[in-house]
Amino acid sequence: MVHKHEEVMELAKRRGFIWPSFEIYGGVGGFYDFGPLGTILKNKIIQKWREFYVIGEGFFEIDSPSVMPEEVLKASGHVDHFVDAMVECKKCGTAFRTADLAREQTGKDIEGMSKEEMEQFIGKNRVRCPDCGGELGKIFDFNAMFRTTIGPGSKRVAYLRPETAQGIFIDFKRLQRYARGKLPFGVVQIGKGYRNEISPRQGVIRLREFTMAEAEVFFDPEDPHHPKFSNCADEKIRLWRAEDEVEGREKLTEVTAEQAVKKKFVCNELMAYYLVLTKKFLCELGIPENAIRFREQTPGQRAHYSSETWDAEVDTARFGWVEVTGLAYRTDYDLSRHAEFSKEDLTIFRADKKRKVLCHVIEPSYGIDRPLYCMLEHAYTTDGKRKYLRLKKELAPIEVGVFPHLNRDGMPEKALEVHRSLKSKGFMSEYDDAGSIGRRYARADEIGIPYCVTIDHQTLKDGTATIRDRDTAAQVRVALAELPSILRSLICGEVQLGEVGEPVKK
RNA sequence: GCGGCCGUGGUCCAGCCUGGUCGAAGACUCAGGCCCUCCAAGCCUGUAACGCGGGUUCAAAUCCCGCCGGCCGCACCA
Repeated sequence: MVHKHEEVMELAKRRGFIWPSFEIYGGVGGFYDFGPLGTILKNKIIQKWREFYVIGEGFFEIDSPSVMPEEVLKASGHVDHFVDAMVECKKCGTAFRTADLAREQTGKDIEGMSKEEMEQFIGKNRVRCPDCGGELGKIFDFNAMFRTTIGPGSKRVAYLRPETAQGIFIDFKRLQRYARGKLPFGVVQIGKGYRNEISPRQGVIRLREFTMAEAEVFFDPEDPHHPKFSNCADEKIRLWRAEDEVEGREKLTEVTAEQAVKKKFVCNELMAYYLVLTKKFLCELGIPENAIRFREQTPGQRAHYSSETWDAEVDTARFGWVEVTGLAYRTDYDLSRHAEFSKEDLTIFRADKKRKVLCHVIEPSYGIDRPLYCMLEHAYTTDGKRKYLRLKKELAPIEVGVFPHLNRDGMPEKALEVHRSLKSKGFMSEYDDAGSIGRRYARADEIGIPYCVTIDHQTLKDGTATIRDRDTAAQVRVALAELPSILRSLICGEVQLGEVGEPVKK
């Protein structure tokens, strides 16, 4: 259903969720703005993520710079591994990854060779353009990191960070002191990451600048246990294992977290725990469980720092299965590299075990923009003429709409009073008196406002008003005095509409 | 980055081939008003567009070139 994506994006643009960036100057691919509603929604996703990782897991949140000096990314391996050696056909001008062409045409792996060596290899082995058979030109680097310099002059090279994680590893010494030696402990960072994609398409799915929320869980490799593992041991997860993918089988294995560890499908208990936590988080965003799976990256797909990676994928109408979270076992790769390059001791002394430990890391790394799109797509519902966003009520950018039934007899005044009072109690409320009442409900539905309160003649007589449910269009009548507490319970799903007041007959 | 197709108000779209009648039409939306006792009703009024930059021509939305952006295919996606 390609249609759905177009409708969702049209709605997102028209109603202020997502816009192409720099539009009046023609736009730049791979960049999108969040409009007023998109920004609220994005912030609510982040807030929900903090509930999981900062409050629930008790992880420490830090905030470090997006601009990183070259040394950091040399140590992390990104300067070397983020560069692709490209080569262009002299005849037809098509560009290819050099190593891919070499592998296809000679079967040999030249990954890691210098540019000169690659050029020699290509000459010797007569690697040609696979499209037109033309001769290949000079090899050039394409670095997927945005490069810049710090201060005047061009000596101090820096890059925009490709992940927020490095900011955490660099601060490890101070962080472990802050954690007072307890293991495992986790540190999170939420912020922008940057990748200079060669050709970004797929809208907000592949961005050059994107928001990520990453957690680095530091643990003793001899003790990879999570204190709350028993809480999730019975939770089921659907795995697409690398050994199946390598053999070309798209076979899902459904197991409990406990079985996944026992059968060694996943590297350890911590990984299993965070797979479950990720599933729970995505469900909280309103993504149906049957549209979530975990795909293990094959050895060739994995990043340079990872020895095991699971991608949480969400099924979408337009893009198929989309990676929204990557869970990587980074081992001690980052800490040992930074220890080596900075010559700092990054081990921890465990007083209870009387030994030094170089921590290993499990990293759940979430994109924020991608799940936001997935949420919109899954929330988008058409029902005859009616179309609405069935967003999780808690996450809807606007929580309540307040309308005067008619624009006379003091109804607008009363409605404004109710609207202001709801705002003063912390509700994201919107007042609307334009057009017919039906049109206003439709406008509210379209942006997923879960409840609409309508002030009518009876309100003026007895102080009651109607609450209308977005998904069913059903209405109940409640006393204005109770409105805030009722709305609060409705929005967080403690009660159903039918339980809070008298149904309104039509 | 390569090739093909494409780019007209907020949205959808007519016009482009065959330059002038385009001072750019229509529908929806939006805003203001009228009307109205609950799900996009009706009426009136209004705002609002040829992606950007060059060129050809007496004359360009229309033809040509470059750029930007989008879609599709290839490549790329640590």
